[in-house]
Amino acid sequence: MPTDSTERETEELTPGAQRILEVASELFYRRGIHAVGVDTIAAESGVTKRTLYNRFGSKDNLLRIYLETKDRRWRELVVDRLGSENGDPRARVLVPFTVLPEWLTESDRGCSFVNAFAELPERDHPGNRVIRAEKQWLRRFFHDRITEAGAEEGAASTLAVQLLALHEGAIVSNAIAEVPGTVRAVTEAATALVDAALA
Amino acid sequence: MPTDSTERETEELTPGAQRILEVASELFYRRGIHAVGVDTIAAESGVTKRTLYNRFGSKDNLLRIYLETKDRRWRELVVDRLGSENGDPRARVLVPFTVLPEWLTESDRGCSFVNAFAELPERDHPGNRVIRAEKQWLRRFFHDRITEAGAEEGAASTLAVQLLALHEGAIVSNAIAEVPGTVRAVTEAATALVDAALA
DNA sequence: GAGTAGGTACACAGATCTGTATATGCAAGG
DNA sequence: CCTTGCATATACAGATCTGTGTACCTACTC
Repeated sequence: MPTDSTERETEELTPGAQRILEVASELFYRRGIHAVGVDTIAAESGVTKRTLYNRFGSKDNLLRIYLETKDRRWRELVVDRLGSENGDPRARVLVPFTVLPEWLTESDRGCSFVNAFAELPERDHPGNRVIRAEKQWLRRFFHDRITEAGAEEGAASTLAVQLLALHEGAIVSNAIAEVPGTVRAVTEAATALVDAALA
Repeated sequence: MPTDSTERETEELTPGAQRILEVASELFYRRGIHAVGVDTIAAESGVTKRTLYNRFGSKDNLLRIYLETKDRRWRELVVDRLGSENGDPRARVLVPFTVLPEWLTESDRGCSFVNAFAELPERDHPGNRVIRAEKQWLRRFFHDRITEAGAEEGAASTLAVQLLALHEGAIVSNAIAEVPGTVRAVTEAATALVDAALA
């Protein structure tokens, strides 16, 4: 069985399936989920619709894999950068902000997860679960790094939520408000909040 | 001609049209724009599809009016609360945050504008314009109140962008991350940033 | 050399979408 | 009284959507 409902890793996908996933990711992100049909995805992948269904089973499943893949890439980027930030504990807290400039080069349409959330109201939809898990992961990332930096529990919880909101807002308002220097300004705010909490 | 493409005010709508607008607002917000058909909107409004088209002309136009109405209500809420906040200039800056608890009682699915933005990629779509104008308005609101509080231009611009991001993030992560106390924590962060900038 | 994996080509079912056409009912205001 | 505004009922056009059925092709592997 090459394709069951719990698709494992991107590397195990056939070349055709990888192209489908790449094209679908771009289209879902740029045009929206419901606005993109499987016919379009198949055509732009240079593949027949039959192949798409043979590889992914359904549009919903393809959507879930799209979100899981994006989630994995985001976590890898953050964790990877964390590895080369062994010095200042405060800099480690701020890694999700310092990676934003490169992350946003290919994400000028806002946050993939927030956008998908707008189109996936049902909490038990697989995609909805992935989205909420992603935000929980980031909040916990902040919380753990803040704790490592020496803050006590209460302060860490509060600061984690504040940084999460600031981070979301940076991506979203960077796309919608289109104010130059948004990322820089928001990163400064995050730095100020961290410094104040760890003072 | 009762219904041209530049519908004036909500008060001028017929009772049927008002019901349609209310139902459409709820459905667009809770289920998404593309996921809701005009048949559903008409049925839930207790109205025929013909009436919907006679009153609003098209789904796109109804969508635009939905966004404009939400925008107007938000601005009115903020400006209204600003009127009863004549004392501390810093409290005036923070009005968009202090109204959040009541605004979010009926908005647990994130920000209407951010959600709609996810489904309206084209910049020249009327709805897209409304959304971007709304964010610009809020940023300018922050900027003007900060300036009134005595900050100089550079600091006001930076702080306005920071508060805008924090504000967006509060609404979005309140809906997705579902962490209790998000609004309170974020408002504290906003207060800290304002205090630091005006020190 | 037979089987299998991956893909093509193409038609089609069945649902749903936006928008329109046509004919009718009813109540208020001139 | 009778036009006009607002709504109803119902059918339909035409497009698009997800998903399937069927038959064929090709290359690699056992």
